[in-house]
Amino acid sequence: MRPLAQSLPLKLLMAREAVMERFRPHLKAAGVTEQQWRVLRALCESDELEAGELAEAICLKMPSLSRILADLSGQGLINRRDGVDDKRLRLVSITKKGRALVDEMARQSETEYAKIQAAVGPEAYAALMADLEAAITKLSSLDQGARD
Amino acid sequence: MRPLAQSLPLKLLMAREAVMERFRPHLKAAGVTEQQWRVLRALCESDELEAGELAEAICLKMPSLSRILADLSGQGLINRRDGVDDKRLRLVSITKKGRALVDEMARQSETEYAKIQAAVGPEAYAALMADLEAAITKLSSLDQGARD
DNA sequence: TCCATGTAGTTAACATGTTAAATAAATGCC
DNA sequence: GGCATTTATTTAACATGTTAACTACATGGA
Repeated sequence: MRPLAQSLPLKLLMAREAVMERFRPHLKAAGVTEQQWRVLRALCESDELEAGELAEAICLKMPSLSRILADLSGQGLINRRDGVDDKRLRLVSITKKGRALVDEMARQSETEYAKIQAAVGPEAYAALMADLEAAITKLSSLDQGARD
Repeated sequence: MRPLAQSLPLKLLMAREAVMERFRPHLKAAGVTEQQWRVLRALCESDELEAGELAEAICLKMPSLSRILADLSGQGLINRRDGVDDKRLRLVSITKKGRALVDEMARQSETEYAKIQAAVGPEAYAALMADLEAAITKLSSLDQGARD
């Protein structure tokens, strides 16, 4: 059996943990969970998203997202409405309040990113991001090909 | 705010998801969860581990590990005993049955790894592993420095 | 048009993870 | 040696994620 030290999933997990450890205090202070934060950030980038698109973009399963959206909506951070063309769709957008929260967090977030990039080394950081992106793309095409 | 596409935690999550997607069917077929699998693999590499060491090695919180160990022990896949020098410790080891399960899975696992490495490209794969390792090391030293 | 099938999202039941309190044993200072 | 403090693990209460069933709507034939 391949040694644990050569396990790609574990390394990815450990790397993520090492990074998140630095962001969690800020998230906690702002009163948002990791997943809520991903939702809000994704919504900042587009006027409106279908729930399914959103789930895909931020690696959340629909049932999880469903609950999170209900919660964020209750907090007045997002808006939901039914699709007009296709009434099955749920269209989600961020509110002014939500955007304000993201803006406020953005500074702290960037400060942490700066520390992380400095620690990892700017070139190594860029290389890592590029390698991850490439790996994700190639692995997902592998899955595509697997379909009959 | 930094675009979502440049979020390191999300990329790590997506990469892990892309990889795990390929292993999950095998794990499911063998009747072990991701976490149980990490425990068994880690235990394969040493005669005996303290519960705390084990938790650290495989990125699990102690309460989660505690429950998982109770379960695996119930299935006869691992053994637990109290420390002799220090009776607070729980020493965990894999049983023959546990090792047999890992051995059986190992083949399928290596087959998947081969596919993954081929898809990502052998050099890119090696580079990614090395980059991750380096990042983890540097980030954890950052945390060390943060202590007062 | 009607119905079979597929799709988007939600709900419900369950499994898992997490935080905090509890237990038990070791350490170290007086 | 006795008692406060720390350390290793467990338990309990709670939050979150997951799987599967369900609702509502859309699509495409007969």
